[in-house]
Order: sequence, then C-alpha cells, then structure tokens
Amino acid sequence: MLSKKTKYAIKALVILGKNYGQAPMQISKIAEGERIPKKFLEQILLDLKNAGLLYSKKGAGGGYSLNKSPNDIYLVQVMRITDGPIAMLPCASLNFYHKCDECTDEVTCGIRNVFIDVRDATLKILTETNLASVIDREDRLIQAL
Amino acid sequence: MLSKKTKYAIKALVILGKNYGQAPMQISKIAEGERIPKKFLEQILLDLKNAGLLYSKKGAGGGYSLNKSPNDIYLVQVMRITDGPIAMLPCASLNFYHKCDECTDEVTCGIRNVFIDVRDATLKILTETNLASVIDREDRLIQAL
DNA sequence: TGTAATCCCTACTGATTCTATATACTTTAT
DNA sequence: ATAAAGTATATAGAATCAGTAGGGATTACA
Repeated sequence: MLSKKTKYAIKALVILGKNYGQAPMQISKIAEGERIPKKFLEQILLDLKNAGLLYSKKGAGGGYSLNKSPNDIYLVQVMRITDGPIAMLPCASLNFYHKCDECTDEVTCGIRNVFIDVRDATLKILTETNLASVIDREDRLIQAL
Repeated sequence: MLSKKTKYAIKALVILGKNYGQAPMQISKIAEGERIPKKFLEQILLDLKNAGLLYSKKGAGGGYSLNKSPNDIYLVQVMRITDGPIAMLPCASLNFYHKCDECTDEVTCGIRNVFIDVRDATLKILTETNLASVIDREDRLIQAL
C-alpha cells in the first residue's frame, strides 16, 4: 500500500500541475480542496521542494508551484521521495537495495526473481506516467461520463 | 513492501513444494532451513492451512505438506492470505476494496486510474506464477551459474 | 498406557512506522 | 509594522509488525 503521505503528495502535485504556469498556490488552498490535513501537507510539500520538484515563494502572496513541467514529473520520482522503494522486497529494489536478513543465497532465490519481474512491471508504468498523463486520464474519465 | 510474514510464507511453501509427494515436513525443519523464527512460522503455516493450502498431521511423525500440487498454488493466493490487498490503493483493490477517506470522486480520479493499471500489471504476474514456477526459476538460476 | 513429538490456538509485548499536531522561526508584500 | 505565507524540528497517539510465551490437543510408538 502507498502511504497517505505519498497519496497526498501525488494529489497535491496534480493540483499544482493543473495550475502550472499560473501564480503560486497556497498550501491551505490545496489542503482544503483535497481534504488533506494542512500541517501534514506542509511537511510533504517541503520534502518535494527539497527534492527539487517544487518551487516555493514565501511571504504574502507566496505559495508553491511546480519547478518543472507536468510532463517532466513522473510518479516514480514522487514515490521514491515519499515512500522510498518501489520493489516489494528489499533485495529486489534498485534504489533502496538491502539484503534480506534470513536469506542465504539471493542469487538463486526464485522468490526474488519473481519480485524483480513484478518490480519491472510496476516500474514500467510509474516511469512512463507523469503528472500530465494523470491529468489527461482525469479529463478522459470526465469525458466518458 | 511484502511483510516478513508473506515472505516467510512463500519461502515455506517453496520448501514444501520441493518436498511434494513425500512425507510431511516439520515446522522446525523448515524454520531451521530457512532461518525463520519457529513460533512465528507456526502461526503462518496455520493461516495457510486454514486457507486450504496446506495439509497437516499432528503427533509424532507429523508435519505439513501441500494440500494441492505446486502447480495449483499461486503467489497471489498466498499474498492475499497473509498480507491482504495486492493494490497500492484501497480504492484500487479488487478483493479488499474500500473508499479513500479524503477522496471526493473516485470515478474520475486519475491517480486511482493509474494504480489500477499498476495493480493489473502486478496481478498478471502473481496470478501466473505458481510454486512450481518459483522452483523452476531457482533451477534455472542454479543452472546459469 | 504413558510419554514424547508434533501441530493448534490465543494472548501478549516491544519496536517501529504512520499520521498527524504543536511550536516557533524566517521571509516577503504591502 | 503587520500579516501572510513557507521552513524546520520536536512530539505524540495510533496502528501495525514481528515475534514471544504458554499452554492445549492429537498422534505414534514403546
């Protein structure tokens, strides 16, 4: 399961993606619109900013905006910032690898082998899906109604 | 991430798969071989038994064995027994669906839409991979050395 | 028939992680 | 100045995870 942190992060980024090119948007506005606890969202957006995804402006009239185009922010980046590994096993992770405590020979581990396939399948989608794509999906879903 | 419970469950099932057709195997033997805490493994095997995957025999000379062929036990079943949902979002789960607290309209949610795709990609592998396949992967990995 | 081996079942506990909340500080526009 | 924002760190309650404990029930076998 995604943590709420990651879910909130993606939701906020989608909102900011829809707002791309316009004036910065305040945390409180996003928090209210998406029904996310404001102080929690503050931390999350700060993480995303420190990771380079967001630009922020302090003071009156300040707020957050995307630091790059919605076409250049992929879900996989967000998830790695907020949740860490994509893989379901530590020994199958590309960016957060570590050995399983109890495992004696990971090279010939069939379980790891399967979960590397699962990771690759997941990664394929998450590295292809950017914010623009998520927004586009929403547009299509609305059209379909 | 998979819970350790699920990882242990799969490991134990793979061992029992390799032992399929032979005499039942004791918890302690599996626990030692796979370096899994014995009392923890007891609980896990009990769950798998109650779910119909294992047969058990009490008393001296007793133990556990698979209740069906390694060809008929799929990873998706095991994971649903021990970890629950496969999907990364509750609102994207087939077997453990529930609504996201903060979500106002899940039908047009682009995030959900993406994670349904992720779920399907994951599910494709997990519903195709059975214990026999995991064992086969191990054989191939050993051959490749 | 007794005893050791084995699985069965429930309760409990310590550690960790998650989901926030609290408090105070810094920067900026007006 | 003052108010509106983001920045930063600490704290806390709840939930979950990972394992432990202790006994109970069943069975094989001497």
